[in-house]
Amino acid sequence: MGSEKNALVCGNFIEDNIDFDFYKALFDPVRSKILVYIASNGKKSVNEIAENFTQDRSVISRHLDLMNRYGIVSKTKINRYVFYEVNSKFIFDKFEETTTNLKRLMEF
Amino acid sequence: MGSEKNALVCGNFIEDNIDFDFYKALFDPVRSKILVYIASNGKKSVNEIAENFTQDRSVISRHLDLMNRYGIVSKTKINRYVFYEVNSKFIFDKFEETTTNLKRLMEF
DNA sequence: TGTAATTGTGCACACTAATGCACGTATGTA
DNA sequence: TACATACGTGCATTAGTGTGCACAATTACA
Repeated sequence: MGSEKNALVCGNFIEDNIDFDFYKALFDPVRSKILVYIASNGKKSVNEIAENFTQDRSVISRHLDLMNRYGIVSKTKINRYVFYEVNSKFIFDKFEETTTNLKRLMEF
Repeated sequence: MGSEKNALVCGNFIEDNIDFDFYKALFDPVRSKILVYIASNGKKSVNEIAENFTQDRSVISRHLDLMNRYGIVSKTKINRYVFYEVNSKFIFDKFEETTTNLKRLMEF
């Protein structure tokens, strides 16, 4: 019974150290492609991004909004336009942090 | 036009360096929880794992099979039982590899 | 003002994937 | 052999969410 309690604690510990929601938001087929596009082309408006995808502009807008909420991209509104760019540093730091945490978890 | 071609190449390059399918398989709500359970409790049979979830045993079995196909866990059949355990090293290496690749991609 | 352009939102639909049941297969046991 | 246990699979259903259309909101411009 004691081991079960420890297991529960350990389970929570893992969840505290891996941002599952962030990664779930990141590794969606379409969102991944959008991310790759922006990463390759730099800061782009919603229309410019949408033109490179088969999905409707509104769909792309929603995906961008979701990624923005998770810090994957950031938006800048200039006049009528809303530009999105990749938060490369943030994503990189997240991976580095997760990698570090995993290493620590494995050394139990 | 030249920039578009470079963008395409860069896009492919990113996809070559990040195993999107692996991460998509990993960051599913239920599979994440299964993974945390096995990681916390060590090698367990399908039944033992399923007892700790509300989902049917067959559902858990399928999730385990999917994670096995992506190298996230590994299975060992002993008599009637099939034991699953987490490939911690493999997962860690994947994260470390992705982190390294991201760093390289950012230094473009 | 009126019109065009850009983006976000409400809503219904479609599609993917998760789910659970029933059954089949394999192995162990009396 | 007969029965029980453990696991996987076929299949229909359900749940989640991605999708597109229509429209609203905002801004630019004539």
